[in-house]
Amino acid sequence: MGIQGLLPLLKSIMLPIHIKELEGSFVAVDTYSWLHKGALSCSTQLCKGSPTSRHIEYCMHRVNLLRHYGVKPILVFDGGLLPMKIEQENKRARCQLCSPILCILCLRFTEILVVFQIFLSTIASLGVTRKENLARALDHESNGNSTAAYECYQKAVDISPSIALQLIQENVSYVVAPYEADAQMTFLAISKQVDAVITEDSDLIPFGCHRIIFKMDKYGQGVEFQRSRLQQNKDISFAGFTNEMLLEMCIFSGCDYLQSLPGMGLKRAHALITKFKSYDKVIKHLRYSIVSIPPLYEESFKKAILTFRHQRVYDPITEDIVHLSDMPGNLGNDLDFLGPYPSNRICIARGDLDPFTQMAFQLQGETVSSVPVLNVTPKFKNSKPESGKKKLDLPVQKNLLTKYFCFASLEAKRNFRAPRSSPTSPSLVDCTSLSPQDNGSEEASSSNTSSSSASLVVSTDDRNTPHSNNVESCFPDGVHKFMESPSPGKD
DNA sequence: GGTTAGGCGACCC
DNA sequence: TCGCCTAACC
Repeated sequence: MGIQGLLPLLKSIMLPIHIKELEGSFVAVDTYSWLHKGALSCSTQLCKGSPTSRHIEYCMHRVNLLRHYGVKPILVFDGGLLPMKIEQENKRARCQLCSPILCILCLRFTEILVVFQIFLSTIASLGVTRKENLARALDHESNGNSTAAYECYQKAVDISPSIALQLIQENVSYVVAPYEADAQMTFLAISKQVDAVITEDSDLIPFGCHRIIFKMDKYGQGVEFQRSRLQQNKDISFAGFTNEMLLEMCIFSGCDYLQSLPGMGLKRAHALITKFKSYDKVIKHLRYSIVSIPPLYEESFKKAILTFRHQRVYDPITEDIVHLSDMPGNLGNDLDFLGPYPSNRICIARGDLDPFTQMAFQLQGETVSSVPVLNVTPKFKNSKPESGKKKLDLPVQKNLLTKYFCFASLEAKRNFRAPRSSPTSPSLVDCTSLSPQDNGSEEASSSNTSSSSASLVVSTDDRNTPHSNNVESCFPDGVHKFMESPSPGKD
């Protein structure tokens, strides 16, 4: 949803850019928007469950377009639902790689019932909408109205976890966020792990991302937002605006975490913040002047600020869940609205395709044909210790699937590490122990051409050869090669 | 003058 | 699903 009307207001400082200007840079990509656009080209097949890879090819075309121009993409996926957004998500379905059940598991018992009811109603409402569109599509089709049928198929298509998984199984660097991709991409940007973010979502601006490419087309042309240009904006003036003021203005105008007060849009929010400088003074002013403000509004506002600033994200370098920015010490204990810390959870770093496939399919209600036995390693530093590596059989694993929470591909981590010349991380070795037969070192496993390390092999190519000579030559082989590679469960 | 809600086309080929 | 446009409303 983002901040409605923000991008048009910033039109004067949105400058055209071609991604070749980012040569040599890492960029984080909001993968959901690509998947959604790509799925439009084959929505009929996706709805019917017919085999198709056009949506994946669409994404890979863009991945390879970036690579062609020497840009290194890191695909970022949404993870679990942020408790704060469950109600919002009730209204729209985004690609969730991790089950909303995750959230339920994270919450205290008193909250479980409520959340679960919302979750069930979400599923119910989504089911109805898709079913309706699907039914309409079939209806139109039987009447010979293929155009109308196609439109309905496009509305019925959903970016399921298994679709996202298909993309992960390509030769791409990726990070699955513990919660929101927006926060994750911002973290990668402000920690200098990427140089820019490619997205369609204006939320990246209040999140504090410094360089964002919007509306990137298939030729690599887009428009660029740079925070440093904010002072030059023409439509409304941001002279003297701090990051906090910009954020508070966006929250006042209505955002994913807090609905705006009636009649409050961007322009009014801007005027109020310009005059009063901070949200608490604005709210005080509003209380004295006009409307009655809901009793919990100020409290919710504070939470919204904290969610933008400190939402939990995954740091591929430390392999831990961290806050987007450092937390002040005086915030109390109940910070689960920032995304519960995955205590006692397991993060796996690679060899992750099998359990992830399981999870994705499980969410889709599909039957899992082969169930590999896996070693898993506790990953999060602050997690309650689990007794080292465990072998899991099916029933146990079934429960643990909800714990495969967030992870990055190994090559993404390497990329992130490279510029920092950090010392060797012992945990990096740990995370290679996931394939049962794979007890070698990281380097040994990276030369392994099994399906689970497919992404590694090609990504290594990508690093060694800067980019191929033309766009066309660099994707079809890759796509088909990996589409035809052995199934992840095989090993 | 600004916000809001609803309609419409683009996204994709 | 999104942004853009318009009309209705405050």
